[in-house]
Amino acid sequence: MPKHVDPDARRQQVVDALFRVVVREGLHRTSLRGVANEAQLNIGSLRHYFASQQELMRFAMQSMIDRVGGRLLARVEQIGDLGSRPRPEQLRLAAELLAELLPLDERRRTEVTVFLDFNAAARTDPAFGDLARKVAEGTRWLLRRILARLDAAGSLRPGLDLDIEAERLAALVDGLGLSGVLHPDLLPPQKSWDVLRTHLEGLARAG
Amino acid sequence: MPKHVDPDARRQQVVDALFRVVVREGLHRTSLRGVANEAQLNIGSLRHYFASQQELMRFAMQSMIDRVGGRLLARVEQIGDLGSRPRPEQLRLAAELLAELLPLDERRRTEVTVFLDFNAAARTDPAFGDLARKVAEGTRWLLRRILARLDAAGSLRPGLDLDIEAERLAALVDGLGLSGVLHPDLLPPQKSWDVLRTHLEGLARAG
DNA sequence: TCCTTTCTAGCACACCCGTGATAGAACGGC
DNA sequence: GCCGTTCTATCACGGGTGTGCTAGAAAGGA
Repeated sequence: MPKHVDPDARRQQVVDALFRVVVREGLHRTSLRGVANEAQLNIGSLRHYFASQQELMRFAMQSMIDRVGGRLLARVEQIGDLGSRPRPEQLRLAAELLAELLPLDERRRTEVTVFLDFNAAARTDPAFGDLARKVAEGTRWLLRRILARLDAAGSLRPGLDLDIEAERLAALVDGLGLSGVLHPDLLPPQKSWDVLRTHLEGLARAG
Repeated sequence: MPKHVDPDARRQQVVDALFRVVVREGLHRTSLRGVANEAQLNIGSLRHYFASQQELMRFAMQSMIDRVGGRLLARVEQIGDLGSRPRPEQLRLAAELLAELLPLDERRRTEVTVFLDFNAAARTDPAFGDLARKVAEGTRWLLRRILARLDAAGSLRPGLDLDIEAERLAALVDGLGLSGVLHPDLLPPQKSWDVLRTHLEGLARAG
């Protein structure tokens, strides 16, 4: 039983409000006042839970990382042993996992949008540098792991350089996310999905 | 003979200063005062050449588009008839053309960096919306054209969906640009180049 | 009940921003 | 010489920002 409000719930409420503002107006014009307003809180209240703007921003990005990362890990668990499945299902599962990083529905669109803005900011704002780096490393680790599993199951074309292929896959996913967010009319979700499937099938052993 | 200064040269000088500030500090904290300072101009002088901030920003982005677009077109001209060359050279030329969009050296790094920031801003700032859209369409047009030429020369694997492949190539180039700018240590120029070559060779007819 | 902690609300300050307005300098044509 | 145009320089205003600070309300344990 919380005393009055659950501080963690409040923080999440604020973070959700921040995400809405970032999606609507962009990170560069997301102010404390704007977030407080969106969360229907007074700026004074907001500042009771986040000592500074930087703390709020870092907490928000970490929160986003946890959400997406948790979903990815859950899917990895759910898949379990890849080798015991028929190859088409292996590819489908891999594609669905990677599609978690594409703006295919409203939830993922929000996540990718926020994520891109934060990453872009991280280039010049040292407050986000470490987080952005860990995300980039984590993504590559995940991709390498997926490719290694598929390869161990004998589902990949022989002769592939898995290091290069992981980077190629990372670039593809990043690029699809970028275009899907910036130009949804040029790259609708279905097409983005088709491109991903085409790419994976190109990696798979012929047959 | 200019009366005193060449207005066009002044504008270019200002735009170059703006690019340096954007690369160094990010677009979101690129102010008129900052640009004027970088260009060693008084803000009043700067405003004599650009009536408003928006005009400066749009001019700068258009200027960047012209530069990169001009280089791309020049390369297309230079290549000429693709079909008359041996297939390995076709692939090399195509790769070199696409590499114009990757941050492989200081010049291209600046261009890609600025370009990403402007594009990200275009998502929420309607002042850049039309420019970003034309760039996205232009890029896809160029990629489709390259693929079509390679295909007409009989250099591509049969059975490819060129529409999907153009989008896949666009995503790859965008993704490589993004990572190359944000995480140059994880994706150094050489690796980025290798990924691009690998991708193109994957499209090429076996042999 | 009283007291402490938690929470909400708001003011005030210094800072930076884009921009309107103005005035003086530098220059070219006559 | 003079004049008009071009260019440079500066001030002032209104608006938005993050943040330090304070005061009061709300809540729960003694």
